[in-house]
Parts: sequence; structure tokens; C-alpha cells
Amino acid sequence: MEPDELARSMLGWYDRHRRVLPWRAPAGRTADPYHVWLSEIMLQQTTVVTVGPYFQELLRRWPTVADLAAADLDAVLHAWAGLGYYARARNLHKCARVVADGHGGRFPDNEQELRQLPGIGAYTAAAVAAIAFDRRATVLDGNVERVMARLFAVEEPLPASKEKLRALADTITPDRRPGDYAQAVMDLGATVCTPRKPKCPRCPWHDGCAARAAGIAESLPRKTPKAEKPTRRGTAFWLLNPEGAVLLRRRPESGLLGGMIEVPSGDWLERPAQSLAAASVQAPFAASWRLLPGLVRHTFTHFHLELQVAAARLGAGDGDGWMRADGIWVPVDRLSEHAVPTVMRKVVRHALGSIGVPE
DNA sequence: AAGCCGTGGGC
DNA sequence: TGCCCAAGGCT
Repeated sequence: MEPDELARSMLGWYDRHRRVLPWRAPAGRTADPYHVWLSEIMLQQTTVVTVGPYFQELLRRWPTVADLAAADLDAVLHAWAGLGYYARARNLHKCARVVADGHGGRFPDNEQELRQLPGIGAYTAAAVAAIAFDRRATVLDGNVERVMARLFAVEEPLPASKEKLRALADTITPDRRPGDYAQAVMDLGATVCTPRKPKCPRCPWHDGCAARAAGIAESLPRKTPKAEKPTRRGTAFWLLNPEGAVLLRRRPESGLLGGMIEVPSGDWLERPAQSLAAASVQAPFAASWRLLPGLVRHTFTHFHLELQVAAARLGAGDGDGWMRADGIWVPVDRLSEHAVPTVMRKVVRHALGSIGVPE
């Protein structure tokens, strides 16, 4: 099939199966660039279903890019807590400030300038240019990679084949309705040309698909195997003061869970401390630590984590030295007011489940 | 340029 | 249960 015929059949399929999404404009209109940008950042490596409520909440709190630029970073991280990849939230805030302060509150309307903004890479620049400004731009996300690998039966594995897939995708991107086309291919990948059990009979490109013809659609795209995840272990320290508040602290600005709030913990190593006494060297405060039964397990992108939880409660006889402990004291019923990532919510749940909620 | 960076759902 | 996957970007 010719490129223009492929694009035409894809747009026809889109017109018949268009999905209603919170950030998507009504048919025939282009969406607000702020909405498109916000949704695209949130959708990076994250499913539509997960993003939905977070998108609505952020848009409610910060209706315009100027509102977001004026927000405190802590408030943005709090609103983002649970979504993961927290560098996205930090870059989101940074980008809002650049757009508000340096671009008069308007997003650039072309890929090249969008690409310069924090948190906007090749994919997002193309997506915003196409969807918000209807510029011809070739979006290449996981969906498009899969659709192209199948349409052209590319057997070379990812990520080595990525630029080849991008070139193939570019040959089909139309000059007319490029924004709808971009969303169409991604929708197709999400609902029809799925990783497992693709619904080939429902595909507008059924007749032109080389992988389907060869009977290898479900096996594409091939991927080079990734390294095995190691397991790291550590100790989290759950410390209650005489007033029933828990000691938390803010993590460093960059790196894992950057800028987020944590239950203080020692290093996470593949060879952990052998005893509670040894682990307690890294405790945030000298106290009578006792080990809670069980472990908190969590898996990050590149390692498994097993945390044991040591707990202590300070009483009137412990003096007031705790007031100068490094961190913040938060009443346990007000934890939800802070930017606590999921792994640390698991630690909180584990501690509260083991020792109960104090008065 | 390959490793780092979360989380939840599906099977 | 363990693994795969999701509208990737940064360094």
C-alpha cells in the first residue's frame, strides 16, 4: 500500500473509533497546548487509566501554565506522588516557569523549540507539535514502534532498530491532519495492534501488514533481553515522638525518588548490615530500636528492594533532643499532606499495621 | 550510550 | 508469582 493510502485508511479508522480522553479536543478542533503538554508528560511510560485522575486534579489546581509556574515545587510533587518517575514533576514545574517567563505564557508551536524545554524529548516535542498545533511531526513511542515493526516486518530487535522504525514511520506521516494521525496510530497500538493477541481482523492496515502476512505479528517487535534486576536491602527507621508524630525527611533533589518525602533509611545495598545494631549506625536518632516482623518489598525499574523496619517511640523521659533531629515531624494522620512515594507508603502501612496508630 | 528513573495492571 | 508493558527523558 502507498503511504498516502495508509494514512487515509488510518484517519478513517480514527474517525470511526475516536476515544474520548480528558485532554483530547472535540473532533475537528485542536486541543489547548497546555492540556496536551501536561497530558503528554504524565503519559510518559504511564497508562491512560492511571493518568486520568491525576490529570484532572492537576488541571483543577493549576488551570493555566502560569498558575503551574507560580506553584511551589513541593505542591507539584505532592500532586504527583504515586505516579512515579518524579523527575517528570520537577521538569514539569521547571518547564512551566520557562514557558511562563520566557515565552510569554505560550508554548512554542514547532518541534525544534519544544525540544529545548525541560522534560520534552523527541517524542513529546513531536506529539505536542502535531496534536496541539497540527504540525507535521512523526511521533515515535512504544505503540508506533510496535505498529511499524509489524507493518514492515522489521525483525531486527529494539532498541537497535529504533531509527529504522522512525524513518519508516516518517514515510507515512501525512501533511494533512498530522495531529489526528499521530493519535490514531497510538490509539491503534493501544487497542488493536497490542503487544499480545493483536486484533488483526479489526486493523485498518490488515491488508498491508507484512508481519501479519508472515504470521509473525505477535512476535514483533523483538527486543534485546535486559539485565536481571538485583535485590537491594536496607532498614527504615520509624520513629515516633512523645506527641505521636513520625520523623520523615526530604530526599536529595536528584536521583531515586528525588525531592520526595521518605521514612529515614540507611543505604540500600546488595549486602546489607547483618544485625540491627550494625544497621542502627545509620539511624536518624539514637533510640531503643526494635525490629518489626516482616519485610516491605517493592520493585523499581532496575532493582528489587527489601526493607526491614526498625521502630522506636520516644517518651517523656527521653528529653527534648528529638526536636533537633534531622527531618520533619509529621502527625501520622497528616501523612497524606506530603509527597510520599508509594514505596514509603508501604513502609508507613507496615509500621502502622505492626504497632498500631498512637493516640 | 547504556544505565538510571516508579508504579500498577494484566496474564 | 514473576514478568511484561505503558503516549520516554536525562546524563
